[in-house]
Amino acid sequence: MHSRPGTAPTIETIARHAGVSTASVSRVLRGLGGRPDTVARVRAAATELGYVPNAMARSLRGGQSRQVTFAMPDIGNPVYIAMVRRIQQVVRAAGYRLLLHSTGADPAEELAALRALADRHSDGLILCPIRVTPAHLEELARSAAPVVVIGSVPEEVPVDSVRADSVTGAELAVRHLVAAGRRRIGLLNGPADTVPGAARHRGYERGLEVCGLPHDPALTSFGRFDAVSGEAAARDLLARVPGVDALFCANDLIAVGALRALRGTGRDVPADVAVVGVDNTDLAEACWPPLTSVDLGSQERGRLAAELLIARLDASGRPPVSRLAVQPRLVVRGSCGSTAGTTATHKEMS
Amino acid sequence: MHSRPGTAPTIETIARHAGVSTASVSRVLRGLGGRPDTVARVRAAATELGYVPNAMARSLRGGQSRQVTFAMPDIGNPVYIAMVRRIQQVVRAAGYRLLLHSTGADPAEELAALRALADRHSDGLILCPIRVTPAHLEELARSAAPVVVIGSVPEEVPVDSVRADSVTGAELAVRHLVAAGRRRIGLLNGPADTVPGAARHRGYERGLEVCGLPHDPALTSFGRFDAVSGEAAARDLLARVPGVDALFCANDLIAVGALRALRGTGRDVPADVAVVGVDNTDLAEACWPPLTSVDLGSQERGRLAAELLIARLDASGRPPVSRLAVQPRLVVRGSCGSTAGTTATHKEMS
DNA sequence: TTGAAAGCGGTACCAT
DNA sequence: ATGGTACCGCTTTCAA
Repeated sequence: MHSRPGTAPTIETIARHAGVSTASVSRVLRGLGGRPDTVARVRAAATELGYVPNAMARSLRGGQSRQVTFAMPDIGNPVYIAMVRRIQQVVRAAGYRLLLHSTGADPAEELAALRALADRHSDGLILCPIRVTPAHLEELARSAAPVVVIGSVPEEVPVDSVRADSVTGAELAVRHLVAAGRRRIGLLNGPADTVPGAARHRGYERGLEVCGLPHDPALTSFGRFDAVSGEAAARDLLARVPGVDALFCANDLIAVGALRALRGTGRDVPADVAVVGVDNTDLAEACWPPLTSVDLGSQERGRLAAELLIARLDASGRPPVSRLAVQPRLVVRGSCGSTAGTTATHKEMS
Repeated sequence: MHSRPGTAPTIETIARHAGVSTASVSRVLRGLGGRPDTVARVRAAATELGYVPNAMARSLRGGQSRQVTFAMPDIGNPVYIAMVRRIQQVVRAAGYRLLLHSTGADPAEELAALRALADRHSDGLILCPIRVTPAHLEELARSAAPVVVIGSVPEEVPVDSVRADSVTGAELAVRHLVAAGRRRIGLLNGPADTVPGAARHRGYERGLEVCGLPHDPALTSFGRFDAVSGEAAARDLLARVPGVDALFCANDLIAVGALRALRGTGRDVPADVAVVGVDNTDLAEACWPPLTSVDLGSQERGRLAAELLIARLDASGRPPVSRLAVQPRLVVRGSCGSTAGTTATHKEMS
């Protein structure tokens, strides 16, 4: 079984074994100079005893934990997993460990993640909030360690951020649907009072406007950002407005739910109703028909956010605040457009 | 911006502020006695200064980090996300933080996760290995902290474990397919030299045998446990053996790939070919037709593993080694059986 | 009840 | 190049 506490070798064990001081052990083990034979003796003792430095002791002394946290709304949403992957790559390459925190889209949990920085268990935080309340801004301002926000924050708040352009992304989707001949385009959104919810709503309206289509509030519905909610919302909308010929869904999970509802009511996709999602997750290729989806650059956002955080952690001088934005692009697949019923056709437009 | 290092209040700051010793501050803050006015003064000072205990110092002193790690093969596989969710619940309730580690099904990374326990950043590990090599057993034996394995380990190794019964699960699937009238049942497996791969292969063979069907090696193919591999394998198999009337896929990702391949070759599911997956992930309900899948109790395994680990961490006496097993059950949906083309029908059998 | 002080396991400065 | 030692922030004896 595992060794009892107090059994593990420390630098002092090594020091005694090698007949040198703890200071020398520390130096040798950290690769700083030393006479060849000293180095050899220390190395030998360390290897023989299976010495591993205590991370907590090192952290306490060094003032940093070499851990960073990523707090996201929902670990069940593939889009965040895509971010995790890229963030992981970057932070590990920089010698940090990644802590994951699924907040359940609960502002209180997001605030808790921010406040938790004060206990120094994490050197920095990548926060992907779904809402940004005044309380968020206040905590961001007094945060105990560097934070990078994936999402939109007001200009006044001096915090690194990487945002997607959801508005343009939604507009892109609507224009594509209109170009494909759709006229009664429904919106299945997440909560109205979230940042992505509001932005996608705005982009939807803007898209209709640009195309000269009327904006019928009856075509818009709000729910949660998941498949169950999406299915229910789609069912409702279809019952209320049977003539809908397209559904713009605020993310891929909602879209998957919508596809289910459409099937349940005997509609063909895309012949009767076209569907477009957002996030371009793996789900878009797993469902049927393959889902046309707005790619908001989640991988890119993850990578950039991680790079910003690392830069701020490692930099000696304080780098200026960065506000990055990633451009959306539409990835066309079978769930809309005219090429119905075939395998996935990739066509990308900016 | 965030405060400069060395700025954060410590117990000593509080002590000076309240006019007491650091010992008293520690006591009061930990809820151990104190004269009422002392308590009040300390509390007031702590609140005023926004004191938060340094987690690293506490860990060093206390000999534990209050963090546990879950190392899984692939964070992109929904089945592990389901485990994460339950593990998270349990460990957080017990006051631990959860660290996630995606090993990429690389034995070297799994071993690294085991060895990393020696640096004491984590108090324990839940390991979900895809292979169990002699090196694994050796590291398990000398692990620096408690480990719970999700998977099968040899009897001799005294380590807590929770395993699924993949063999029975696979057999269940095959018998179901046979009962539905299928006779040429293909197997799309993951790597042959992995524990789940081997077990599912065995169960597949056993199922055929029990049903009195011949075992045709041409119907078996090995690949990776992901959708891309599943699609390629299915395409291959269908070309090689056009008469296949069912595909048993070693997990849901492979099954999703298979569905894609079937569509690509113009076959109808389940009319022409029935498909069964394993893991009963969210994916099974997201794809079309909804996927019949063997539920190996991933949520249950996650919960149990976390509970075993916490028990071992918190227990004063060393609890005896537990070897738990979770029973599989088949969740029938549209991708096989006779109720094709309708919405998901749940029917559970043990 | 309270304070002084000894660590926990490293790191880094300062002499030597 | 090396050893002695103060210190990171907190917990926990041990005396007073």
